[in-house]
Amino acid sequence: MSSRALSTDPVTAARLLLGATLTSGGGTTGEVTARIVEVEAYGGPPDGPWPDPASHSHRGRSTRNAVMFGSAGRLYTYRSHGIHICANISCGPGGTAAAVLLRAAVIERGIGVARQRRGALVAEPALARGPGNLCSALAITMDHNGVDVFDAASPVRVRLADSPADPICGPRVGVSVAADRPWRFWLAGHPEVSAYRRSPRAPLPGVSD
DNA sequence: GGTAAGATCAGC
DNA sequence: CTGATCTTACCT
Repeated sequence: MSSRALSTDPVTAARLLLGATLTSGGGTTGEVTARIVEVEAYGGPPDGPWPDPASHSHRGRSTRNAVMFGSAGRLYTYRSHGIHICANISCGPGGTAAAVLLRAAVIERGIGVARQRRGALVAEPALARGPGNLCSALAITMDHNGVDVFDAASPVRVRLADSPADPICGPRVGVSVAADRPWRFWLAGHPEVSAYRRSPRAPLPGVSD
């Protein structure tokens, strides 16, 4: 029951998910396993324990973000800019909104399958760099929204690392509010980690949320 | 029922 | 720096 470990605040959950392995597919579909090396924490509504104006759940529960309000250890997928799919792992106790966005991973098994999905020209460290690319390489789709990643029968599965990671933290990428909050975490020395680019819509640095 | 905006990526 | 392209949320 590793999901119990994620039944905590999103920052703690983010550190637990760093270094964890993510596996998708198996059987007839190509299986790909990747080690998570970059994540971002997202909180919830203003009246909850982790207010976060940058979170999809900040304005309360909706059809799209319902998984964030559910129990920990479920996959929350959403479509970004009409084209890309991004994947989060829900955390916090049931009824409380929080999740961890998966931003980058090192492909450890199934590189051939991943490259087939991403294109032959893509460099190896870039196969699962960026949340949209990560989902593309692992063939994570909107059909996977809500699946239990700690269920061995799920199409997408997570196995937490034995020892907790010692991550570096910094501001989240691409968010237009609370842009200075250091809720992005990554493991040092990985070329898979995406470069930081502040959202063009974010206010100048130093403006608090 | 219409529309604006978005936790992105690839290609000029 | 821009275009692609679609879902959601929040109006009227």
